[in-house]
Amino acid sequence: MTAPDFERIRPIETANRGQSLRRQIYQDLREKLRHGEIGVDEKLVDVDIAKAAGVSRMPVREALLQLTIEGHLVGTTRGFALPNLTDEDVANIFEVRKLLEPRAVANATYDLDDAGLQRLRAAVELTREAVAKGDSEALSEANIMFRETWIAALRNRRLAATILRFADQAHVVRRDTLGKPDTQQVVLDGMTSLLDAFERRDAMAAHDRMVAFVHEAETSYFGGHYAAKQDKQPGDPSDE
Amino acid sequence: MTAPDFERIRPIETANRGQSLRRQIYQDLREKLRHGEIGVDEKLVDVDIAKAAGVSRMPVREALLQLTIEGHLVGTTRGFALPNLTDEDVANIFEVRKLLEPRAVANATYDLDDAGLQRLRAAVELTREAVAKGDSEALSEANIMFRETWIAALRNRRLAATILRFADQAHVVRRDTLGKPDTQQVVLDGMTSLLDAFERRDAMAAHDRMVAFVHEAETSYFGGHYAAKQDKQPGDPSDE
DNA sequence: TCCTCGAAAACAGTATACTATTATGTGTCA
DNA sequence: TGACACATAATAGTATACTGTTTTCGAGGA
Repeated sequence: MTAPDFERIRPIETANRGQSLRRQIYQDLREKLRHGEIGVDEKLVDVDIAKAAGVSRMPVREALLQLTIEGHLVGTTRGFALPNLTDEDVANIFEVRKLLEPRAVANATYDLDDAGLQRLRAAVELTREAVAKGDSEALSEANIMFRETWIAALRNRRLAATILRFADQAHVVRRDTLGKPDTQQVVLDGMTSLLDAFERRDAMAAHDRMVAFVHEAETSYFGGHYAAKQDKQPGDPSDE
Repeated sequence: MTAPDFERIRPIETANRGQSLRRQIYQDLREKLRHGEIGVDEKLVDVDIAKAAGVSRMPVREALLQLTIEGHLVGTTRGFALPNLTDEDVANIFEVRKLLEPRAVANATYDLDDAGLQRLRAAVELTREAVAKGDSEALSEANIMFRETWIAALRNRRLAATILRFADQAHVVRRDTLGKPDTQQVVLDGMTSLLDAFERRDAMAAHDRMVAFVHEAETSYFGGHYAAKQDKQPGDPSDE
């Protein structure tokens, strides 16, 4: 186990905007998870995070529990950590994404406003630059920016929250696939064609291109990937 | 506000099977919610439930938070309560259900074993009797039994958990629709045709019949239902 | 009667302290 | 050297106590 990097947990400023400590800790950790700042061999312990943030255990514990309920962490007897997803887990996540994201992106072509469209263009531009440089870090960031933008536009907030949950759970997929140059080009092409559909507000085109996009991500992941199966994780607590 | 009926919160037996108190409280409340035993005007307060169960506030509080994160409750400044779903909320829930359930039930035709099939038959039989007597209470129970059975069979546990979450959130739908005799017959017909698809292990038939089934539930709800829109609820905490 | 203000109650949120469990290391014996 | 028992530490889980905020309710005045 790598020692957690407490430097990265920022202390809670006293002049918080009325938000609960739990929520602040939650959002901080959620952001770190989304950007891959938590290593797979890192363990998250409430007392350590609490000390770094200058608060007590309880709000931290509740934030960690929330992340566990949402599937972003698993709780063990010795701290919380990233789930060790088996191939079956990843396949299950992809199955749900394939059901939700095509329809959602089609809806988003109606729901997105001009500012959002502008952000999508910027994200694609950043992606183009990242691919040109082979910078998988920047590619990942641009990828997240693109996804967050169209999902944020969705009027159906339940659908949006569910998609974000599942898409972020597949962090191993991003880590394992965004490094390869050929995959990078596929990602760029996919985002470009999605942007085109958004520009034309063509819902069905967006739908079909998202079907292809998610499918390519899945085959890319399972393509050169025949690692030994890990042991099954303890189940999601919400799954009684 | 109706005074909560503490009689219904059963004390935690000392010889529990190693499960955490949080989980026991959670499952108890989850079951009550699923079977409609919590009234819309009832407020759930941690100290009260804790006193009834003979435990401290914390495990109860964490169970209530989990139910809130999952969308089954909303937290207010004065206790937790059922969410007051607007028509838009219900429409959003139906949109997600329409995306997930047809595919899921198709998968279930493969995943279900003989014992499960037997339970489906029993549920349909109970439904038939309930409709004959016009007993909407028994109809609701049979309905839940049917749904729980095929969902429990799903190999994709993430998909199963997500469907259960959304289906159970629509408790207002059940309450508002299962009373009408014509709706009761529609429910019975839908379950019968789904059972038929399961008997023949016909995945596509199950898919198409679930499409029709969910669609009928939606139109039935919005049919005679033009109540005034309620105020918007505070958002789901998981929705940053 | 109705409105305003203030006090008190009810509740969520947070802090601290205690307990139970489990992994880990350490020593002893075969 | 290896296996097994035992002690120790690390950490989740639970209990209790404190704090801050919002609602409720009642008193006093217009």
